Amino acid sequence: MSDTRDTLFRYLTLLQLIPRHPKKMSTPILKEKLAERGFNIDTRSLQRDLSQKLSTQFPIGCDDSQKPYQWYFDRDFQCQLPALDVPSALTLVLAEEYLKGLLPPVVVGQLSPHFTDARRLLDEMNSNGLSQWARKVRAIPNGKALIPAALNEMTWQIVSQALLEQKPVDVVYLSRTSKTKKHFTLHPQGLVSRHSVTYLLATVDDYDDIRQFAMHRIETAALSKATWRPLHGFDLDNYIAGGAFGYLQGKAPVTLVAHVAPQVAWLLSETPLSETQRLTPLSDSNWQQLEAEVPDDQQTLWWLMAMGANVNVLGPTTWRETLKANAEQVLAHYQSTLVAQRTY
Amino acid sequence: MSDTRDTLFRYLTLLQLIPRHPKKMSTPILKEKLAERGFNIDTRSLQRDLSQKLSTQFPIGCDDSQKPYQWYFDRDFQCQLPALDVPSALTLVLAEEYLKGLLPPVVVGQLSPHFTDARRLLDEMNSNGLSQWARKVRAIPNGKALIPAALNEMTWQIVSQALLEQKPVDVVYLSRTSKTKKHFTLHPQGLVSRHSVTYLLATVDDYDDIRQFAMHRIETAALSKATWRPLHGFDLDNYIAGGAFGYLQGKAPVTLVAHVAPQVAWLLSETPLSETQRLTPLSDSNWQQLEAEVPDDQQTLWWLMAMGANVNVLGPTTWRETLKANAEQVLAHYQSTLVAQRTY
DNA sequence: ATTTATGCGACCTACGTTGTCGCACCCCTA
DNA sequence: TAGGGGTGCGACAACGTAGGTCGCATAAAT
Repeated sequence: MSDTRDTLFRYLTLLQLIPRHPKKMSTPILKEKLAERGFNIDTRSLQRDLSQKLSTQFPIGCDDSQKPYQWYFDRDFQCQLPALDVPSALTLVLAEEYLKGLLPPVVVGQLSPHFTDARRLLDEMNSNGLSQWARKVRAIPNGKALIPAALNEMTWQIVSQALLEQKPVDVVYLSRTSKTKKHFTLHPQGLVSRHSVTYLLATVDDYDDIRQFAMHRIETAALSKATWRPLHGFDLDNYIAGGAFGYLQGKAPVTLVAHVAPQVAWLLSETPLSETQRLTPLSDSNWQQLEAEVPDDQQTLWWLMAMGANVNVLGPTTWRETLKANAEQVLAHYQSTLVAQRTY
Repeated sequence: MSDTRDTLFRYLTLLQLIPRHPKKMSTPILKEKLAERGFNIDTRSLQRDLSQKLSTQFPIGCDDSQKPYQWYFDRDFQCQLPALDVPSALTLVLAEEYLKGLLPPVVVGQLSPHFTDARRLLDEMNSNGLSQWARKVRAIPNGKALIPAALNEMTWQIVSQALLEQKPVDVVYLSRTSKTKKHFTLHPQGLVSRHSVTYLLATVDDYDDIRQFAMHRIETAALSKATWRPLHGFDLDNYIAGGAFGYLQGKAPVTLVAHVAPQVAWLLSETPLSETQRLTPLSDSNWQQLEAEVPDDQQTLWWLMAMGANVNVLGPTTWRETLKANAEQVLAHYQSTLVAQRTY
């Protein structure tokens, strides 16, 4: 098949087979993979391609300490086809700013070649006036940015691989409660990134119940030799909606009715709470009446709490009562600890 | 220079010059750019490269309705060197889930080839059992996800280009207050993405003061013929810290002292408020004492408000008073509108 | 010590690459 | 309507190179 198809295309395929630095691939394996894709060439040709053509034109390294030479791309090299354009590069910079506060450094680090690529492009554009662009773009995250939990690079790579390839992993897990290290064989069923903590959902050993494992508390991970035990009938969305992450969520959306202060109304007119939101001016002030179909979840409630005195929730009644009760408790706090207050 | 350097490399360079679909590039321009990079080849060779070699092997299109043919890559084509690996692909999927709630669809759309590339890779991996992975990964955003304001694709492209290349733009802007369309010539100085709204910071016409323009209210944008008027001494970070986006921020960080409920303590032990955070158990309950250096900004205050009765702020005193005052106002709301409540 | 696997220099041939030329076409202008 | 510049494209010949084959060197494994 594919005859003596274009060399260019073979080179491209070859380049795509060579992994990025921490990994590497030996010449015979490359030859094999190339053959799989229809390029049946002599070993000698492959050797020539690698050592004479590609490695002179690309940042490709070779580990020649052992005999089947191992080839790899430089860690930070990145090349796109088609090349990045300016708007995309700018988007990447914005994306990075947001993601830095949302995902563990190691995970964002997986994408760092892309980000550096974008920055390099922007740098080259404004070579006059050293990297002006860096001072021109900012992302202000929505909520308070907590510091993402640090996690191990190997852990991320192995666990993500295991999750997708449906393989069990042996882990050493630092239990939060007992502070002891435990060995488990996990059968990964899902991955949830909540706020800045990433959780692996998995069954343990021979049990059938799903448990959560914070990725950053996995000390070591390795693909297991145990056989994969599939778990039927598990649905991630149901699991989350069931409140597994502290976000108990009613099935049905509710209709939020509230009076909102002008500045909140302004915010909501820009970024609605939901598709169905309605804002109508109130006659007796410059507050507005808000009506919107919103999910019945903790997030929305927190958002309302954060707005504080700038919203006055009229319905649903349960929310109103929750907010009222909360305010009472807060007041109670601040009255009972009047003495303590003085010390600060 | 570079003699009759490798053809392969010339092909690669050529491929990088060809833009993605909405844009296109004509043969003579390609020849020129190629020459800039040291590839002095005959026009004929370039034509052959394009029409016989590249366009048969790559998803490259050609607009031959006019005579200088225009070449472009298919809109959704994406090729990475080195190729995406599994962990990176998974990271991209997570990143997309987060960004969808943070950036306007059009902006995220700029990166969609990357995301589809990642999904394609994952799809191919688990060809058995149709795209299992899609049901295995979720991102739960930090705060309440407001719906990002929609904005025009052309606007994003032109404005981002103008910002980086320091060129003015002519815009038709739909003013929020007056609901009338106005024509401005803007001199872009910065771009801020706050929550889900993206603002362009620019000086207008001949004035020297910075104003904010919500990107989604820019109806049309075009590079202007006016001459660029630089604005000296503008610092984006100072501007933001000055409270321009409702986040008034004290220069110095403050020391937050609070008692926090067990579930909050748990959250903070996973994702600290700051590098310096300290959590110490309280003797008389299972609450804990929190001490942390945090920025003196609105975000942190909102976060504290969202925690409601689960935190008891002891210091700084100003925050404590603010929270107390807020709770009192909320209560006042809910007592004064008791009648209204009944109607829901 | 022998075997096997790999890298590499050398050689040769077929084929791919590329400059040149000529022709056709389209658009613009005189 | 004629002419000229810009562009695409087929054909051809000369050159260069890609790639198979062979032989040898090296290193690890048996």
